[in-house]
Amino acid sequence: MEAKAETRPSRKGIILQEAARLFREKGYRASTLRELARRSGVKGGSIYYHFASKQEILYRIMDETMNNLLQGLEHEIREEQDPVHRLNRGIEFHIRYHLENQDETHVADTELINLGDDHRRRIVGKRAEYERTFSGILEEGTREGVMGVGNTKLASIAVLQMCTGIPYWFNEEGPLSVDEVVAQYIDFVFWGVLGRAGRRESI
Amino acid sequence: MEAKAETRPSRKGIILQEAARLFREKGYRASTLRELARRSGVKGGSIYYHFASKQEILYRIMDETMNNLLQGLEHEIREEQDPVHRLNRGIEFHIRYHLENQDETHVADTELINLGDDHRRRIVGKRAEYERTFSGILEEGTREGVMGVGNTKLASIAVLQMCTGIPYWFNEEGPLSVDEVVAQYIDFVFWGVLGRAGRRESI
DNA sequence: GTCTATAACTAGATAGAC
DNA sequence: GTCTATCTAGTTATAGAC
Repeated sequence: MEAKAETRPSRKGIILQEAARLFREKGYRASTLRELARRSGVKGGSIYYHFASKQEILYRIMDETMNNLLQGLEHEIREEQDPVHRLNRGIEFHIRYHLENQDETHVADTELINLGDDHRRRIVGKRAEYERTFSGILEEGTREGVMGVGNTKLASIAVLQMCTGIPYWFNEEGPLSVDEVVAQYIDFVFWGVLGRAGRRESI
Repeated sequence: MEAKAETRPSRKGIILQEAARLFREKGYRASTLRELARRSGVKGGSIYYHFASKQEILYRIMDETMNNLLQGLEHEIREEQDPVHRLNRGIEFHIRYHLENQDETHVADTELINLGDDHRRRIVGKRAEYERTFSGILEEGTREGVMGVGNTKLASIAVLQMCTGIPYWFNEEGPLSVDEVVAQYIDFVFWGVLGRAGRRESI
């Protein structure tokens, strides 16, 4: 029912998009509905025709983001069998989605604290599910002997945490392209700081 | 002049400590000075005898944290020459400091957005300095050939980001000790998910 | 140094016209 | 579906007594 992230012609969609941008710029609590209304091209009261509360707007942004991540990841790794390739594609998807939807993912990653208990539990559940997909890959790879991870749960959290942080410093006009960032991070995740020296295999 | 983090007998110190805890729990914007006063054992107005504004309290927490990190890191790696050992000790210090000062570091890591321009610039400057120490180590190690990092600036950011995130999921009552977390993360940073299989050297 | 009282303001949310 | 107008509550910060 909801349109894709790219083209949201409806007023409701515009408000969500502007809300993500505003919340990212100032933080949820510091953002006012008056400012959101102004940016969305309506007056303050009109927001409440589309949403029951400010809180609901935040939840919609975060929930849609998590759904996109879960479905996108699943779709991306579905056909791959080899754990190394699955991890490779999973990380690439994660980074690209975060760089292509910076406002929404930033909000989803930082505003958990401002959700009510019920909403927060639902988002946390989806995050846990997303993370389990990655730890499952690391587990499988380690069991098969193509990876060597001591604690797969820890490592999967570490991988996601570092990739999630990319939009914080990435600059479109900077020297690095998205492709290069993806390549560097994947390289680092697989090989660590010691690098390829002395390894017998390559990916 | 300021006492150590552990024992802060002065009222001012108590307020700072409670503020870090409160800001971490609810976020800076959602925290009220009335609540902070209550937790600190004083009435609302009394806060202003010690601090000029709510903003100043936030800045003090973040600035003190950055100073501790900078000095602590410097002290920790001063005597080490080998880049591998320097990185090892640097990461261990970073993780331990974050786990031993969770309230303050969490605030320092998440509330940048709520600082005024001037204050924010100063904190960002110190963060950059801290990060440069790590990228410098990676650069040196790569130049010497004991490490193999493609982009040292990227890798240092990645390392810090994943370690900084540890307090988000770490649980004192959980199955993992601080020592184990440190060991796992250092292992992952050095060797990546592919692990030790096929490597000729060890650290 | 800490208190009480309050000023000055701002935000989320609602009601009802159009 | 959007507007104007407003209610209500809560916030930072200040003033002055003790």
